[in-house]
Amino acid sequence: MSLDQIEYFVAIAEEGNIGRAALRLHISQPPLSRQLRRLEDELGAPLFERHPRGVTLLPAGTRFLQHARSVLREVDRARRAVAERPPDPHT
Amino acid sequence: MSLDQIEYFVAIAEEGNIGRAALRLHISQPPLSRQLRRLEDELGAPLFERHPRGVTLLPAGTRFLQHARSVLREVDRARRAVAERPPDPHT
DNA sequence: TCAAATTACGGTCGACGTAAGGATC
DNA sequence: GATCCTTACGTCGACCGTAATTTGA
Repeated sequence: MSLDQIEYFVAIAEEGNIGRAALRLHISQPPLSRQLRRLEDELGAPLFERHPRGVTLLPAGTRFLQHARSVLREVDRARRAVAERPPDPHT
Repeated sequence: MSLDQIEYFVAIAEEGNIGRAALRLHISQPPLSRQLRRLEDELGAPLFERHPRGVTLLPAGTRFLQHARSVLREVDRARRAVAERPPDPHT
């Protein structure tokens, strides 16, 4: 699993459509479709149901989504924690 | 930033020594040292102070560490959330 | 001088993009 | 037949490991 895969997954979940998610992520559909497949393979279960006009979350995907968002939020906080100046006890 | 880099960083912080962390991670020192450097470059600040016998966390590193651990914990929960069977309202 | 970290270098594995191929309505 | 997802294929960049170099007590 990679942070990219997690970000890709969230985008697909939010767009409900791999093609639109690819546009938003500035990559093309095939790599995005492949990364989703690899994520599902690694997790051992499908996360979306494929339909003719898009994809919809399966229960496992819905459960995964919550934690996926937490991961991305924590990464963002980690970045900002480094930039942030440590509190000065004298002020 | 990648999950590998985060895992590498935590290992180095816990071992206080890049060589030992490399043993624990089953990789060699050079790639580990390089990944740490890249992480620091991307974050725009050093996370460790280099000493002749190892490394010690700088304040920014200490702040980063907490969020790094949260990220890894959340990834683990994400994995398990997929494996977990959803609650059945009938039981 | 010794232990640890870093840089150099070559090889391999992974990810992307374009193009072609299904599948479903 | 139109739209979306997927497979095929070739290229390029990223990461690793071995070996050599540097740094600091």
